[in-house]
Amino acid sequence: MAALSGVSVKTASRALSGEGYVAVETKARVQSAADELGYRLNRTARELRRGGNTSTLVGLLSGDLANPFYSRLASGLERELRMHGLQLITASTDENPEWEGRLTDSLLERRVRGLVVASTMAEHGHLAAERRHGSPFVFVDRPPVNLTADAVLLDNRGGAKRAAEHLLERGHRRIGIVGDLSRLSTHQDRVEGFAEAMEAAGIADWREYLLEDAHDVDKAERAVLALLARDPAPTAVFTTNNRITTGALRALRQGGGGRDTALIGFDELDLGDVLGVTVIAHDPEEMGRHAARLLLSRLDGDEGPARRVVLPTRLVERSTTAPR
Amino acid sequence: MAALSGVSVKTASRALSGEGYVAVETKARVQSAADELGYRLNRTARELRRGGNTSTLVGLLSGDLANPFYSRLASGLERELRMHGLQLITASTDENPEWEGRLTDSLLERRVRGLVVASTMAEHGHLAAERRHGSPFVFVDRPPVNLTADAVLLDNRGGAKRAAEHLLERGHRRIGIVGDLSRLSTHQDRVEGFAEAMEAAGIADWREYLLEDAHDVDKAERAVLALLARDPAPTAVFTTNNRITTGALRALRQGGGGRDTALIGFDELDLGDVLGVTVIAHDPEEMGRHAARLLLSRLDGDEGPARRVVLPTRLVERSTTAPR
DNA sequence: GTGAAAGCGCTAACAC
DNA sequence: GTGTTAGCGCTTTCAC
Repeated sequence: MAALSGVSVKTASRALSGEGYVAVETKARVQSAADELGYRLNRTARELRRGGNTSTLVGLLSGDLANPFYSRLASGLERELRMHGLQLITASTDENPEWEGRLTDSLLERRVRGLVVASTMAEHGHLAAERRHGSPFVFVDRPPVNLTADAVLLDNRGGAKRAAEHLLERGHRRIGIVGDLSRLSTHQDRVEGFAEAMEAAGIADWREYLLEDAHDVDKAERAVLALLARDPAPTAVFTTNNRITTGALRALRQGGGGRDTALIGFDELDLGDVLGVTVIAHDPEEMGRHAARLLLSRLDGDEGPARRVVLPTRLVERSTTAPR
Repeated sequence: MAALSGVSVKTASRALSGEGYVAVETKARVQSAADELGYRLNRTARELRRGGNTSTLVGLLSGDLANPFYSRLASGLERELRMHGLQLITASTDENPEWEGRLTDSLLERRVRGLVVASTMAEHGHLAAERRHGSPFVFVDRPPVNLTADAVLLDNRGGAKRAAEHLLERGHRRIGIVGDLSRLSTHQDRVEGFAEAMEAAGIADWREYLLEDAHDVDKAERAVLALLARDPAPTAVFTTNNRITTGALRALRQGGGGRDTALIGFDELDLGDVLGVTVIAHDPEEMGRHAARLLLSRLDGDEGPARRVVLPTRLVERSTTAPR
């Protein structure tokens, strides 16, 4: 104990934690003793003693950090939290509901101050008890089901509808749509928005060209190739997220009839401007910042009803949908 | 306390922590009482009592998660750690040494089990005392200075040399090089490797076309435009990381004389294959996995001398350096 | 300005 | 199988 080098127990605490009420000289003595011993305050013990809500940890549960959507979300979230003295602890679920459950438990056991979750679960009723006693939740990207909680979502339906309309305006009628895991609400919303525009245009059989569950780049590439091999082939493709768009670009690059196929993707791409890919863009960092702000206001004592923020998307027109 | 609902104190602990030696019936009773009360074990308290090294947290300090290099590193690291029951806590330094110091302290106060750091500091001697008593460090991407510690690095020099050689083989003599913050060792190594190849080819004045400190995409774009405006302009450009390459692609796309300029970049790009950008590629996830393994072996009691893993890079030839 | 004692929630050690 | 006691490292009282 650093106390040995100085002359006390509690005084050391006062000196090192900057509580004040310590003689300047004493403080200096304790400080140097601590440095020498390589001693460091134990924040864990402090938080335990202080009781209640003193942890400075906020958990993030998301699919996979290697996906730029999640990593940009995490980046925006972390920056905003850090400005308020909070730290981010991340856990990847790989879109596996079972893991998500386990990781949620683990974070709650750690008494995180709050939880931000891009959930892959079908249902969140089991968290109701938790929410009453425990830390606030903020859902991002996908809304809570059977649970009232704050959420920051995208205008998936509107964005997808706009994508379809854009293609329809360009004269396309046979439009392929390649989607992610069909159980995800984001996927369903995007398909719905697409359907709305297609049906409004009198195209009832759009499902002919619907391919789902293309969860990674490889699957997406194969799905798009399969679509292009149809007879008649679609003249345009809508891909419902960044990875699927990547797969589609790989497929289209392979030539064949693909070169002429129009493409529009949901989510901005890192090099979307250079590649000239038309996209439905939005701002993942902004989503993270919003989530942080909602959480912070709850930590600040806001007991109001659950809030739902819906972030807009915008069409960024580039060459993959330019008139041929 | 859940003990009230059941009939004990320690027994509850035994039941909930799965220690065993509890009657099946008792266990069930405690369990359901806990569920009702929304009670949850406090892992923080447990770790405190257990003392020593029982935390399951591993810290990662890196530049910015929004950069795919770091997020892929984090992803690889997290996956490997998770398989061994460890969780990742991330902190972004934004390449600010002062923040890195503060964040390091904060993680150590939290008694993380180990620390993985892509350091932006010039010097790490101050961590020597820490290392003796505390948790192991693993340096990634950039080596420790004045400190002996495990490290996972890239073959920066070799990769950059290969890049220059590739351009020289294609007949280029005036080759621009645009680099990141000049104080970073990765930058310096890459410039050195480049210089080696250039000087071996008898090009002594390569520094004429060296531009440094292009730390973000915008700065890189402007740097490349400035380079192209020179007279005589370089016929090829080597960009020393992913963001700079992105900036360069934006600059080259703007036409002018740029269209003909050859380009090779360090780091793979998300859509590098689709865009046809020649790169010096490597595997950030693999770097994360290696770091995790080094850390795990230290936690496992390995007291051997510090190890240094150098990961290879490879040239991926695509159209931006194809003969015109 | 400083110290002594008690206790945060848990578990190791030793009872019973 | 279960309960008791003590103590992890800190901070909160309340003294001095």
